Amino acid sequence: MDGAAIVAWNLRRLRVPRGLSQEALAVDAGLDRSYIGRLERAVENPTVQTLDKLAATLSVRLIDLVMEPGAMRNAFIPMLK
Amino acid sequence: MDGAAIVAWNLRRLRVPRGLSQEALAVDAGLDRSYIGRLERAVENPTVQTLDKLAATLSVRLIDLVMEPGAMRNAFIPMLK
DNA sequence: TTGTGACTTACAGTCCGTC
DNA sequence: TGACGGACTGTAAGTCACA
Repeated sequence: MDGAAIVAWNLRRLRVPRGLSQEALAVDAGLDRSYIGRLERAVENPTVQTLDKLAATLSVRLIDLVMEPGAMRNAFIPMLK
Repeated sequence: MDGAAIVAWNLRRLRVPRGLSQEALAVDAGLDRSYIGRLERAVENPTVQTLDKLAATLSVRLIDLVMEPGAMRNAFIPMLK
C-alpha cells in the first residue's frame, strides 16, 4: 500500500462521517472538486502542503492522513489506558 | 509548523543517527543530494511519493516522517512499558 | 560534506465539462 | 453526489556547477 492509497483511505475515513461532500471539502480547503475525487481514488500524488490544507480543514493532524489502516490498533487512546 | 518543516525535522532526526550523509541517503533513495539538502532545510514541498521513497530507505513508516517534535512523548516504545 | 542558484522536464492542481 | 476526461498553468522533480 503506497502513500497515495493511504491518503485516499484516510480522506474517505475522515470526510464521510463529517457529512461533507467532496465539493464541500474542496471549497473549505481551497482545492478543486475534481482533484479531491482523484485523491480519494488514489490517482493523484499530493504534496505535503496539500495534505496540510486538508488536515487543517478536517481538524486533524498531518499524521492522521498518513496513518495506515490497522494502525488504529496501536493508537494511543488515554481513556483506554 | 507546516508540513515541510515537520518533514525536514524528521529527516534530520532519522538520517544523522544512522551515520548517513545527505549524499548516501540520496543515492539509496534514488534522489539527488542537493534535493535532500533542500528538503532538510524545508525549502521544498515534497509529494507523498517522495516521502515513500525516503521512508523505505530509512526503514520507517510514512507517519514517522510527518510526526511532530514532541509527539515522541506519546510514542509507543515497548522497552519502556 | 553541505548550501545554493540556474535550469529543464514532469506532473500537481485548476477549470471547464459530461455521464 | 461522485466518477471521469481534456486542456491548461504553476510548481515539484531532477540535474549540474560552484562555493
